Formats: sequence, C-alpha cells, structure tokens
Amino acid sequence: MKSSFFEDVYEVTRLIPVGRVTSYGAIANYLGLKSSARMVGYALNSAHIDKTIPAHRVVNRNGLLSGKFHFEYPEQMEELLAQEGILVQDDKIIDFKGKFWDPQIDLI
DNA sequence: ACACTGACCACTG
DNA sequence: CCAGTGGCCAGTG
Repeated sequence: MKSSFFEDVYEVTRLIPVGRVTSYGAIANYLGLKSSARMVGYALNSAHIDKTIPAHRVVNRNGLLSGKFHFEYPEQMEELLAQEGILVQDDKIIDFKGKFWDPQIDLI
C-alpha cells in the first residue's frame, strides 16, 4: 500500500484517545510536514465520509472548532465532543491545554 | 495538462 | 498589535 500523506493523517487521527483533542499543526508536525497543516484539514475534509475517523477531535491551534461546518450539521462536532467529556464554549474547547494530545509525545 | 482552492500555522514588517 | 505572505498535497473544473 502506498503510504500517502492523507492516509497517514487518517491513521494518526484514529489514534487520538477518547476525551482528548489535537491540532492540525500537531499532526502535520508529527508527519514531518509542519508547513502542511492546511493539508491536514483538507485530508479530514475527504475523511468525513469515513465514520471511523474521529475528525471532531481535531481542531485548530486555538482550540477553535474551525471545521464544524463540514459535519452533517454544525452542532454535531460540539455534541460529539460533549459526549466524550470535552466542553465547548463559543466554538472553543474549554481547557484546550489540558485536553490536548500530542502524537509526538504519546506515540513514541 | 493548467490553475485554483481548501477544516492551517509561523514568520515578517 | 494587525495584515500580509510563504509553505505544502491532492482533488476538481
């Protein structure tokens, strides 16, 4: 199988623990392409058809739900996060620092 | 085959 | 402090 950038993004995204979140930049950085954070977002855009990929656990570096409009309905992202114990207020994740999961730290 | 665009981020002036 | 710009990959018209 050809390991493409997209597939790597999907794989890392699937590894995000329940109740934790990460950022586009963190994934890109882990894959060694830190300048390609926007491609991570695009990858997840294609990934939204695959329900095994928890795209709602990936937000931008501010903890803002930048991709919420790409779900079935905008509130779904916040609902999914709430189900996992992640509180969202004003489209931002509360205690983003505390919930943040860095693949480089956990996937050693 | 070419140009444009997209769920981002960090650096510069 | 705010605005602009470069970097990078894959899909679409």
